[in-house]
Amino acid sequence: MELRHLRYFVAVAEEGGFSRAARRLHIVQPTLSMQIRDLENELGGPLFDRGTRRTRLTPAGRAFLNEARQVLGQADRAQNVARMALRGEAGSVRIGLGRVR
Amino acid sequence: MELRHLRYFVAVAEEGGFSRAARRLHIVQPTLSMQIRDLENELGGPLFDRGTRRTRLTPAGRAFLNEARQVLGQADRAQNVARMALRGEAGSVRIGLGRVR
DNA sequence: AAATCTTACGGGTGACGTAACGATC
DNA sequence: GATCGTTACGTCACCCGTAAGATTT
Repeated sequence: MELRHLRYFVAVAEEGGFSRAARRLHIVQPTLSMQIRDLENELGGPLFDRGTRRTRLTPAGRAFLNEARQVLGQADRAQNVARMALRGEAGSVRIGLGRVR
Repeated sequence: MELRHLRYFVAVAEEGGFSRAARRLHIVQPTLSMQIRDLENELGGPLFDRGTRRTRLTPAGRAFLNEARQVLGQADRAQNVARMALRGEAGSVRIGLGRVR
């Protein structure tokens, strides 16, 4: 499982279908379909009830959606923390090489 | 950024070097080196101070380590939640098809 | 028929491994 | 010179796109 799978899954859940989700993700439906399929296989069952008109989450899918969002949110936070720390670090070094403090 | 990068990063941090981390991850050093490089480039700066004898985290690396662990932990929880929900679901269906409750 | 998801098939990027190199103790 | 990380290079998996098929309204 990779973050990509979670991003795709959340998009399908939020858009209520593969077509719209694919458009939002700037990929095509078949690709999205396969990735969700891989994810479902890895987890051991379906996350969506595929309807022709509407695609709905299964109970398991609903439970997973909450967790997936937290993973993605935490991943964003991780990136921000690192970037801010690196900026601070770079600043310190730059000051250090010039004038300390 | 993908979970792979975080798994690799945490391994290097915990093992205190690329060689041991690569062995633990069952990949080779060059691959690991490149993936960490990609991660550092994406975040905007170094996460490790490469010493010949020991590889240590930079301050930014230390900050990122906490966050990365939380992401990976949350990802594990997400998988467990989905698997348990799917087991429950499959169970319900099986009961439902046989004798309800 | 129109919209949706899936299956089938090719192509290109990139993750990976092997080999060679550089650097430090 | 032994150990570590990096650079160079080739290969193969897999992510993605295009095309065709199945299903429902």
